[in-house]
Amino acid sequence: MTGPTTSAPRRRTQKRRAILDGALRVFGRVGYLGASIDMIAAEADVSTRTIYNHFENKEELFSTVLLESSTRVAVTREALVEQHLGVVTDLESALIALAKEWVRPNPDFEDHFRVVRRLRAESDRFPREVVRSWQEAGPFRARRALAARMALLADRGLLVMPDPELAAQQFMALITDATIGRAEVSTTALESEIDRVARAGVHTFLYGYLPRKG
Amino acid sequence: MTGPTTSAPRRRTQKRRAILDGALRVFGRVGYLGASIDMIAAEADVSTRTIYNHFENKEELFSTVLLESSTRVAVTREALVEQHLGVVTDLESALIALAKEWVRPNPDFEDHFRVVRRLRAESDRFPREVVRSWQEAGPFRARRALAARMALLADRGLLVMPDPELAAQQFMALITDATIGRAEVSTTALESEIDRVARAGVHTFLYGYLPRKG
DNA sequence: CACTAATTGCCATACACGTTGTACTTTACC
DNA sequence: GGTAAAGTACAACGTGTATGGCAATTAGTG
Repeated sequence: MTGPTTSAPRRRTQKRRAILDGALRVFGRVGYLGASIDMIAAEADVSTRTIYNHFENKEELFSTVLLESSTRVAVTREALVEQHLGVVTDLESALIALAKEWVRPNPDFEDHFRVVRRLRAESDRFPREVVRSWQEAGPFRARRALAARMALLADRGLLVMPDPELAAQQFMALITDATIGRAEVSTTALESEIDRVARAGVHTFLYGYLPRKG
Repeated sequence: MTGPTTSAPRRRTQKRRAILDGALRVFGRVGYLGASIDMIAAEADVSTRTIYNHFENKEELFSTVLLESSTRVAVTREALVEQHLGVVTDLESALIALAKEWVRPNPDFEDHFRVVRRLRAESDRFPREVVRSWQEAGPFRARRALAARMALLADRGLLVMPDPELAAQQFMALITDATIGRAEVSTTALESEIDRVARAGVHTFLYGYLPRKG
């Protein structure tokens, strides 16, 4: 007895997986417009006709891929936040560690973020509903987790923070935008550069640029 | 005598202007791949054939448009920096004023920034040289101007800043990314939201989130 | 007004892509 | 091993697009 799932058509779900995985890779590589169904079929090692047996059309395929992938990433980020800000002894070190893991290009999510970068840029060309559900499943969810933990740190008096959501946003901006922004291109960032920018970002987040007495 | 430029073919340069302007609008609206020569011709009120009389192909048209527009924007930003950080009495107010003008959606540059957002996302699908020359003419140039002014403020002891280039990058990240990031979409930001985020960004930039004594 | 460069309309080529229909083959399961 | 569900190969349709050629037309300039 291998459970009730085994009695369901096995082949179908396997093919579906292959399609979703292949589609994410192709969308990541060439974008929505640049991706052809033929490319995706080849990448997934599946016939084009099979894709249309599983999905209504290119757009439905895309939104399915995006939603699945976004959720995976958000879950990972939530875990990251818990891991680093759950129990804090040295706040600055904890933030730096979190920052570095946040921006370090995770090979598992490489294609996902390529897709997301394009989506952000083209958000007005996709159906509102697709964009909305991506935001909810992905970035908003991760940001909420970060904001919630920061609010707790503020309650303990470790931070002064009138608007944790905005602070979380600023933290992410200081970390990610500055990493990407330095090169302005999607190059694979060097470990040393990540370290530099993460430390500087956290430092600014905590202390700012005004001279201090003592 | 109206000068030597008048003796040159007038029509040609006028048409060229129309093409460049129309192309920027269309590229801004639908992106590089989404834009067809027919669309651009219609928008510029010009025949498609004329476009090919002025430009080798779609790509050369695009890079010309991009370079011209980027330079226009960078010049404006350099002026902004001079205007607000040239003579500073109240640093925080000056930074807030600069921040607000920096992110306030300038209708003149709306299409430009739509193009740039897409370019950032797709930078690996454009020729390296196009991306490079855009960076140099646009964002790098603006960032350098900002960094230079900040360095001068640091010399005067108003700021503590080991790496002005990085600081400038962080400033821009705190201001722009947080404005956009709040909505995660290219909606037209409300004036009140701009004010909020600009103030908060500058505050973080100057003071950070650590509690202060006194 | 006449001349000439620039513009235009229209046609043509060549390709790529989304999507569908159909007839054939594979494969999980009884 | 047979059966039904799922997958595949192949071709086709319609559309959109970049680009080029050519003859007719326009509009600045002398």
